[in-house]
Amino acid sequence: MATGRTHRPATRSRGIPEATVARLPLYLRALTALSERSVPTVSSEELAAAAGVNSAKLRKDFSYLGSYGTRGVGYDVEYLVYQISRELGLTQDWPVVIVGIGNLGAALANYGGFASRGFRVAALIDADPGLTGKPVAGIPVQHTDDLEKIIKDDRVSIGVIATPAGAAQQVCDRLVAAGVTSILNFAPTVLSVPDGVDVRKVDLSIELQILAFHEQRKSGEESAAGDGGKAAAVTPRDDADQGPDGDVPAVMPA
Amino acid sequence: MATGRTHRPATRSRGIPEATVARLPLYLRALTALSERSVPTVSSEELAAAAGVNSAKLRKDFSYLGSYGTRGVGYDVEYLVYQISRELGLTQDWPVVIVGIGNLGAALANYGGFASRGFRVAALIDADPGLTGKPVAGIPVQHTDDLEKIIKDDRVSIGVIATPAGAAQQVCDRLVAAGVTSILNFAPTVLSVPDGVDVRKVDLSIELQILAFHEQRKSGEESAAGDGGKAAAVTPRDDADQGPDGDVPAVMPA
DNA sequence: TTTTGTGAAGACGTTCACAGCC
DNA sequence: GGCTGTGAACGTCTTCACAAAA
Repeated sequence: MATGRTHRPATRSRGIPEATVARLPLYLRALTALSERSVPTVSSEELAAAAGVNSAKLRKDFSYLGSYGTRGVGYDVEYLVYQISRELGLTQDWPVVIVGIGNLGAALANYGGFASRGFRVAALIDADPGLTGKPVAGIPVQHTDDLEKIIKDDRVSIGVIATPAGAAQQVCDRLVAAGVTSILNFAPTVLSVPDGVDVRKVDLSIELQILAFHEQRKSGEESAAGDGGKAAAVTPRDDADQGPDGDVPAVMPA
Repeated sequence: MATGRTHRPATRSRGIPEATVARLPLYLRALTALSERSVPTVSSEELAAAAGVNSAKLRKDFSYLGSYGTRGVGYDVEYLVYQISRELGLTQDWPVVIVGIGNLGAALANYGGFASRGFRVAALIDADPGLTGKPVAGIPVQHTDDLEKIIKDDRVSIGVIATPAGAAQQVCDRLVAAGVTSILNFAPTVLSVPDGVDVRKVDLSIELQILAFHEQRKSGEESAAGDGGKAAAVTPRDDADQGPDGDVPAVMPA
């Protein structure tokens, strides 16, 4: 998503579809689990089940990376782990800063999935002087005043914003000015960024609203108000991959 | 996810495309902000800018809901807020339980976007007896042993899983058995659920990995081992509005 | 045989561009 | 004139189904 590719060079471009990129982490996680159990090879069917997708999709996805499987056998687990990691850029170290160390920021700092995937929490930053110096997940929180210096000294290119909505755009602007080119935004705001900067947003309230929409159609296909009839069975959107989308609402007028 | 489902497009008559449903919360948030500023009407162009999408998409989205605009004028803000809220099912109260009260669970419990949108935190549940009774966000944490009773007594249909990965499937099974039919999963696991149960997943580490992928192609490109060279220029991005494209992100306060 | 890799078909989503109404 | 609502064009993603390889 965020990155929209401009045109499609089509010929000989190594472009991997965005939908495929979004699933690679899923495959990687399933493969890592197999690797830990020392499973040597896996078929598209098995791996697809573990990742929660269907096998045709998985094979098509892998076909964009190259031909890493063996017909009649399946895929070599270790080899695939390496290839996907490389494709995602996880074979290198990515220093990340987390700005806004409230409950969410602390949860992110403590999240093990980061470190294990090539991400390194380079710094925790918060505007509250009372937090400065206090360790969270073993890392001392630094004050916002030092944001630019931290980004530059550590050559941080990925920033996570976990501040309240009101501070998000300002923090974003400072991160970008200091050199950050990828942002993961947890604040309920649409961020403006210059071209070349990637933003992904995670919004929990939006996810809940989407669930509510489907939940609403489950109970009672009748009743309800408004529109004409809309008979429809349960809408199964079970798809494994989540797709975050959306934003968060603010207040609701009664 | 989980099991490869039968794909039932369902949606025959009045079905709203999933992509549209995922954007409705975005529009709602932008509209709510306008409503608070007492703006009476808004054009598709203005609203689209506020929501971070383009106007053609917004108009098409609204066309699935009905014809709520006025040509030459725009949309009535209050009326649209109501229509979208109704469509999303936010005009009713949705009790929600959060299972797993670590930093993340606490962050969710404290999240204001919940209550303000028709969602009510009916209970906080954790397996740690040490937490039982302790208030988080003003709500006393209850023990996992009482999960079934809580779900049934409060007629909870939406559950949020914020436990470690290892406990997620088990918690999921219990929630479903007790009557929950929509689950928001924060644990890095693929959940198996029976038909009719909806699962959405939010995975922090996956979002970062996707960013890393794009970040990797920004900084010069050097051939890696393997295939022929694949020099590629920096991808300039198209859309003016920062828009995540496949997914939409959004929110959360610290 | 088993299972991959992939053209081709189809479903879905986005954008265009303009007719229609204010 | 301004702006919505929408058919049609276009692009992307998913699924099918089978030839090719081990």
